[in-house]
Amino acid sequence: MTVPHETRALAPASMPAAITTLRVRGLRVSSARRLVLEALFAADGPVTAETIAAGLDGRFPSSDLASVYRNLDTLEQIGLVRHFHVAHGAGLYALATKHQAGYVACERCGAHLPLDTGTVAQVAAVLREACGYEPQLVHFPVIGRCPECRHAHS
Amino acid sequence: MTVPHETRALAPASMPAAITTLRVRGLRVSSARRLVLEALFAADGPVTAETIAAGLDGRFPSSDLASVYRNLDTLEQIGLVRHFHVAHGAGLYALATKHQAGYVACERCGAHLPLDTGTVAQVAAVLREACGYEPQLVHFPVIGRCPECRHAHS
DNA sequence: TTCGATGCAAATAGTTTGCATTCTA
DNA sequence: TAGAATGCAAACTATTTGCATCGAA
Repeated sequence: MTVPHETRALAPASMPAAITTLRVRGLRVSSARRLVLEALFAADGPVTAETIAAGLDGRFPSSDLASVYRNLDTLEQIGLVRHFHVAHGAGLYALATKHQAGYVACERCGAHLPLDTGTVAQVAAVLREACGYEPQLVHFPVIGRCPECRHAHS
Repeated sequence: MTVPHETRALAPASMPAAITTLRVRGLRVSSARRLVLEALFAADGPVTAETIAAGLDGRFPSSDLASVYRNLDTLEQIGLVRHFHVAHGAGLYALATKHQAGYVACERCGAHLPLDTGTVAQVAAVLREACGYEPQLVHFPVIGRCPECRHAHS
């Protein structure tokens, strides 16, 4: 399957808006696709593909994990979805919003926090000056310890 | 197996020094263990467990991958080794040195660069102020784009 | 002569892919 | 009705674990 390239990060305000985006891109609105979107709208934070496939813990009918992955990938390509990784765990998926400039995640408890544009810009500036690297904190969060886990051993 | 806990990041200057560290910790100096250390000393940068098991591309006799993982883990526990991850790829292992305060890694080409203490402290300060998180850049580098890959599409 | 360490095989988690079938446009 | 998308199974990568055997101290 080939998907028209992402032009910018969209912020799907509602289910109908997301559906429209699909149509505009020439993608079909299948029930599996719709289910993934609904789960993401219903979720209260980033979730794993597995959780979506399980119907968001039973709140939706469960669906095929492989299809969920395929759909998340498609939705990410057209800018409706973002995903990131916390340490060694499974990828976490969420609807793309324009507030997300990046994330920090706790390697111990998995807690993740969005970073505002200013913070991300500051980090980027430090690293650009130090080594010329351009961090991608939206996709690969800074992993560390959250305030609660900070002094925990292991 | 239980290993005495790491006290600080050591910088094994030489193979004999590393061997001594093993002995001091009450760990045995087996041939498999020695081979892992030799490969790390011979490598010109961080390498995967697979590469070590393959004898560093034939420069050493190949060995069992599971044992390599076990030994790398043991060596990391006593502070002789560090490992980190670049995006989705395999873990990269290297001898611990006191210069390593953190890493940046390129998600596209895999290039990784050590960060000096000052840079890491600056990043940590920005994040601590923004959200209270304490980044662990030694173990989980900041992922981004290196200067060469920066303007590449995909 | 112990018990730590090995080597092999099998299990695991997360994700991707092949392919025949189904369903949207 | 064409071809996009699905669902199932199988493959895949990185890593861990069980267990009988081996070998360093």
